[in-house]
Amino acid sequence: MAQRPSPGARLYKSKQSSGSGEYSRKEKSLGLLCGNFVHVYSQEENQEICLDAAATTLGVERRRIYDIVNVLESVGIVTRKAKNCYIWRGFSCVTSKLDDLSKKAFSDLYGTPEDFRTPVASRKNSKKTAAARVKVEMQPPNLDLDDSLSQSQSQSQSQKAACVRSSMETELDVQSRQPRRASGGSRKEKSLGVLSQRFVQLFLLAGDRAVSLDQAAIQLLGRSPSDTDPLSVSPVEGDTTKLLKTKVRRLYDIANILSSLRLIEKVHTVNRKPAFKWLGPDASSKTVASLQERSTINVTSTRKEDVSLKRPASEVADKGKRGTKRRKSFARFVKNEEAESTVEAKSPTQANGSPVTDAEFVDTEGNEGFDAATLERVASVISTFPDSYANRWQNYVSSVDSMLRRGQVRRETAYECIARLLNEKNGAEDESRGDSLKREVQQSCEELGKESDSQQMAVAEQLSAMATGSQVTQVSPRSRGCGGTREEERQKVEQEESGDSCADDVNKAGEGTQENEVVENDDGPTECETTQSGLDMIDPWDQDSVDKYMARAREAGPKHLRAAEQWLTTFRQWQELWTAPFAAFGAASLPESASEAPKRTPSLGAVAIPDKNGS
DNA sequence: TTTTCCCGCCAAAAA
DNA sequence: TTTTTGGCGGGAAAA
Repeated sequence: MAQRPSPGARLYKSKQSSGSGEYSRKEKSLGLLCGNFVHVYSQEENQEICLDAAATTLGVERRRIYDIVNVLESVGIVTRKAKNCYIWRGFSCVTSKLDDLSKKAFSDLYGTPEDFRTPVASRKNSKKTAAARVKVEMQPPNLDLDDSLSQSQSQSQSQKAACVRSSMETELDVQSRQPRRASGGSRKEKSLGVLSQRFVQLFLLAGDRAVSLDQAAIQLLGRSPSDTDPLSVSPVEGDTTKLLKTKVRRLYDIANILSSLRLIEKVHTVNRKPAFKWLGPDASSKTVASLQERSTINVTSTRKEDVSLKRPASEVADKGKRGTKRRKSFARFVKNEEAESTVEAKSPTQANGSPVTDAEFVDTEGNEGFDAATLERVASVISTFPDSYANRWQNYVSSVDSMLRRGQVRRETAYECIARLLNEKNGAEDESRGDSLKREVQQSCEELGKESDSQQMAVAEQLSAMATGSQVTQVSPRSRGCGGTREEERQKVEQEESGDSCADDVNKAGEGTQENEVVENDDGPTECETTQSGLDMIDPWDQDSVDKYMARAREAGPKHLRAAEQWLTTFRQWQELWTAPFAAFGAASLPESASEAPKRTPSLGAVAIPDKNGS
């Protein structure tokens, strides 16, 4: 535990603050310091930065220089040369650095299929993906306090969560890779630099959407000490809260630095949660230019005007140029990436009554539709989802279906995309089946003409069934998850037993290209069996289930209620983040992790939450 | 009050 | 060992 610095000491340190002698927190912010740092060192490319000198020049403690330099390094602006010495690389390096980060963003944050292949034995000492970590913590508080129950739950959960974290192969990490203490949780892993990179990656995936610090903190939650024993206990309010709080503090630090570099920008959110939006290197380099232009800078006593977290009015004009480089959304990003290869396909065609091409296609609001390349690209991203996210393909197909019904994609394109997916999943010998199914579905769609809701659903179900390669004729409403069909009754689906999650386990087998050998080691099939434990019956994706759970928690007493509420809040935040790639479709599809998320709750009532009256 | 985040203790890592 | 690096969280300024 760090000793409390005496207030006196703090005031003393304020000696560098502006002449008035008053202490002003603002004047000492990391953002300002970063601005000054940039000003001082950006003048000359490749110049050496001596940390001691920097601290002296800027009039701050050495400790603060580390903060700055670590974040700058995470985006490639400086590189470490030696002890106490960094090299200024400049903003020209940021773009390529970001490209690197961008390419690996998804797998860095969520893990790759390979991560989940690790034999159970060796998982013991491995680290879990951020997603997995969060998932572990996403378990609702154990309301029943029953040891045997939580034990068994822990068991199954620990298997579920037994996935390996993908390490970030960035220079930062490579450079810092070293023997780890047996206790696990290398110090470097938690470094501000690594955290900063991941933070940036969140933005790269989020596209235009703002990322709230809370969300990010959840996503980036580092290993907690108890993590070694994955599921030792259900997540506990205290621990999680504390971890989050610390993480948020660090994110504030990083965000302030990135803000001053104008890589990100603070935005106002509805719920007053702090959030940031990605601006990208364009805006950033402009800022640097302006910083370089400044003829004078008060380096020993930072001034508010230098670089402020709050955006100066004069800079607002920058906004104009964002359109081109920035990613409007994940799907748009994907689309841009594919741009070169699709140019050909976008040759103009006639626009009479006959079907238009993807290029010509516009949705009802006059926006260009999704083209085949986009759908495929998103599919390829989804194929990087961990196997445990069992319903991902259903959700994908549901999303495509939803887009189709909303007129955001050409019918032919949608069918082809799904048929291809099906063929891939089922292998060559099943191609005929795939094609015939496709024809069948297509035909029925044509017949449907202007779709009635129930008919749409039938189509959606068929599509989903196709995509999962199952014979399922009925799909859980939840797994359909399309924005357009949300309103439909969440009919009770007891008759499905654990149908869809098992079906998905089957579907794992075919997906991807060379994953076949992996399927066995996954805990998939057993997932369906694990639902007898009370907590497993809670389905956080299902409002009804949550309501019931909360009701039980309320009955159980204030302490339980508080824990439950906290868990729910955290889960929601995580959920929002996790669904981002799907949101790119404009659909409300949820990448439901059927095998991890506890299943639906027909017998939630059986959960052994202690009754107030003791039974 | 809550949010933001500076400050510096002190432990890990490196030399 | 000494020095460098930097995680961490208390608590005060700012909102």
